[in-house]
Amino acid sequence: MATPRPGATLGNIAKTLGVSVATVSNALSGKGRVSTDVIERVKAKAVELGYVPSQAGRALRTGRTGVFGLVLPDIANPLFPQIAQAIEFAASEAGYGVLIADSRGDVGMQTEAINRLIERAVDGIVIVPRRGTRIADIGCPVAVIDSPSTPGNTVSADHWQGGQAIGAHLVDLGHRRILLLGNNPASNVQNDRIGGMKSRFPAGVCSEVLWIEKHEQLHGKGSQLGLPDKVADGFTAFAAVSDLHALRALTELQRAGIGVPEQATVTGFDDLVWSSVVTPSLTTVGMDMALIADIAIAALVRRVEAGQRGDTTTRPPAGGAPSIDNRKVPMQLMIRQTSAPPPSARSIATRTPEGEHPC
Amino acid sequence: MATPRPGATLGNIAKTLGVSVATVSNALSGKGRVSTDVIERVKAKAVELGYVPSQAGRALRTGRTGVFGLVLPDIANPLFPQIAQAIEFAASEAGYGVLIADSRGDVGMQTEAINRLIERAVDGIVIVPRRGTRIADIGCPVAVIDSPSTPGNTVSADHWQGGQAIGAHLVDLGHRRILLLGNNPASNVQNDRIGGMKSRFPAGVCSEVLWIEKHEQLHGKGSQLGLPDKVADGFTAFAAVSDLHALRALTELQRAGIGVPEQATVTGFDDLVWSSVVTPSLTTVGMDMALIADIAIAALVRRVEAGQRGDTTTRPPAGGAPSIDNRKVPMQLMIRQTSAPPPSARSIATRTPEGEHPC
DNA sequence: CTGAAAGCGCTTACAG
DNA sequence: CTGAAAGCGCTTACAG
Repeated sequence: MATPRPGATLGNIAKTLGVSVATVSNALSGKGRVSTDVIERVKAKAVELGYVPSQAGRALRTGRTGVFGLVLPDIANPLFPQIAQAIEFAASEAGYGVLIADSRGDVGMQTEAINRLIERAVDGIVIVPRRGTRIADIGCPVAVIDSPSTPGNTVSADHWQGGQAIGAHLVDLGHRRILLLGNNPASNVQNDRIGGMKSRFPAGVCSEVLWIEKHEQLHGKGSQLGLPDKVADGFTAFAAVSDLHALRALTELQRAGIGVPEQATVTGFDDLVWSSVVTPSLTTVGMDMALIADIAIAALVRRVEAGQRGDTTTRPPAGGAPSIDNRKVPMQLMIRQTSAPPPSARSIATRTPEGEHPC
Repeated sequence: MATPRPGATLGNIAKTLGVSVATVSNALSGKGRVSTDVIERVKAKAVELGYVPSQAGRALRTGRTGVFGLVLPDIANPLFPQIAQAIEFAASEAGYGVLIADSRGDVGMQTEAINRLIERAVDGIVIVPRRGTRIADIGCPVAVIDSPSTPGNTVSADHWQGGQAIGAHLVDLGHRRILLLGNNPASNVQNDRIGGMKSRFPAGVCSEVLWIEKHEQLHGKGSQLGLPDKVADGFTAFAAVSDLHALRALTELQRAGIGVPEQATVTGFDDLVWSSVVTPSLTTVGMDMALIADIAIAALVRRVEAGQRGDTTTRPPAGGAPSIDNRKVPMQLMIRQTSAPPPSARSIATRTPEGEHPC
C-alpha cells in the first residue's frame, strides 16, 4: 500500500488482520484487555493504512464531538486575535477543535450564533459576551470570558487590578492631573479599569473622565478630542482604557507638537500588537490570555469529561469540582516609553507636595 | 411540553406522530413525496419538540460535516480579524461552520493544523498560507487566499493594482522622492505591492526600498528607522506596504517634530482598524475581504456540493466548473489625511518639472 | 404517498 | 484475551 488510503476504517483494519472491529477499537484506545501482540499488529496496520478515526462515528456513538464553540462579540475587535489564538491553542492541546461564531456586536446574532454552535453539537462554548449581555442557560457547558459581572463560570483579566497598576505608576511618576479616556460608561470592563486607576489616586490627584463615544456624538465621529487644550489646562497624563484610544491620544498630541512623554504621558491597556512599534512605544497593561484561555478550556473539559451535558451556566458541576466563578487573572504593567514624570516634577520641583495642583 | 427537550430526534417525532422516521426525514427535508398534511404535522411537532437535527448522524450518513477549516499563518496577525470575520460570515451564509487552526507561523505546525482539520473531516479548507509555503495536495478541497504565486484555487487581493493606486496617488500629488517601506523582500505580497507602486513612478521619480527586518537585524529590534534623516535627504513621501509600518513611520516622524502631511506624506496598506482613528488619519488601500471570502467559500461549496471529495488542490473540479485560479480582487484607495502634496510643490513651485530632484 | 430496512464508523456492555 | 451484537441519528434506495 503505497498511498495511505484516507478512507481506512476500523473495519478495514479488522478484516485485513482477521480480527473483530471491537478488538481493533480496544487495541487502539487501550481500553479492553487485548494481548500486546495484537495491539502491536493493529497499531502497525493502522499506521500502514493511514487510519484516521472518524469523528462523526465517534460523535454519534459517544454523544461528544470534541469541538468547542467560540462566540465573539465582534471578530473585527483588535483584541480578538489574542483571544482566538489562545483559545485555539488551549483547546487543541486538550484535543478539541474550535468552531468560531461572530455575533457582529448584535445581541440577536449572538443568540443565533450560539444556536448554530449547538446545532453542530459542540461539547461546550466559550463566550466573550457582547457588552451588557447576560448569557442565558443554554443547556450546554459554558465558560464566559471577560465579563466579571456575569455570575458563575466566568474568567477574565483582573481589570481593576490592571487599573491599579497603571494608576500607581502614574502617581509614582508624580502626575497630579490625570485625564482618563474611556469609550463608553456602560462597559463593565472600562469601569473596572477606571475604578482601579482612581483607587490609587491619593487625595492630591485630580482626575477626570473623557468618554469618547459621547464626545463623538457631540463633535462628530473621528473628531479631535481636544487633548492639547487639556495639556494647557494642566493635565500631564492621559490614561486610556484601551491601546486604541491611547494611540489616538498619542497621535493627536504629537500632531499638535506636544512631546510625549516629555510634556505629556500617555498610557493604554491590552498591549495590542502595534503598541510596541509606535514611537515612542506605548506604556500599557497586558493580559495573560494564555492563562485565561487555559482556565476557560480546562473548565469546559472538566465538565465534558465528567460526562455532563445539558447542564447549566450558573451551577457548579455536580461532581463538586471547583467552578471558575469570577476567577480573575492578574494583568501586567508594561512600562515603555510614553510614560515619564510630568514636566513640573522635573523642572520646577524635585518633590511635588500633595495638593500642589488643585482641580 | 413546556421546555423543548434538546434531545428530540427524528425517531421521537415519528413515534409521537405514528409515522416512520423515513417520512419524518422526507417531510423535513422536502425530498421524497409526502402529503402536505403530514408535512405540516411533522413540522409543527418538530418545532414543538425543539427538534435540532444531529449533525453527527447526518455526517456519518452523508460523509459531509458541513464544516470548513480555516488555517491561518498566525492568528495574532492584525489582518486576521478581517479575514476570519469575512470567512465566518460567508461560510455561515452558505450553511457551513468554520473550524479554526493556527499554524503560528511555523511550517510544521501548518501541516499539523491541516491534519487536525482533516481528522475532524472538514468538507474543505481555506488556507492563508505561511509566507513561502506551497500547499500540497491534501485530499480535500482547498481554497488558498492571498498567495497569487501558488498555482490554482487561489484568490487574493490584487496587491499589484493596489500598489499602482497608491503609486499614482503619490505621483499625482507631486512627490518625486519616495521611500518605500517593506518588511521582508521574500514576501510575494509585499513585492507585488512595491512592484505596483514603482510601476506608476515615471522616470523623474526616485524611489528606494527600506526593508525593516534587515534594518532591525542591523540596528536592533524596535530601533528607529531614521526617517527624519530621510526627510533631510529630500524624501517627501513614505509609502509602507502595511498600515503597521505606516503607523511606525507616522509616529516616528511626528515624534521628530516633522509635520504629517505638511512636511512628509505617509501611506499604508490594508486599512487596519485603527488606521482611521490616528491623527491625522491614514491614507491607505483597503481590500474587499468580504468578496475574497465569498469567492473562496463559493469555490469550496461548489466542489463539495458537486459531490467530490478527496480531489485535488491543483486541478479544476471534474465537472468543468470554473475554478478560482489566481482570481484577483481589486483593492480600493482610501485617501485620508496623511497624504498631501510635498512642501516643494506648494511653496517653491506651482508645477514641478520632471526630474527636478535627481536621486 | 408511506414504511421497512440497510448502513455510515464507532464504542460499549456482555458472552464466551 | 477476543468476538458478536446493539445502537448512536440520520438518509437513501427500494417495495408497497
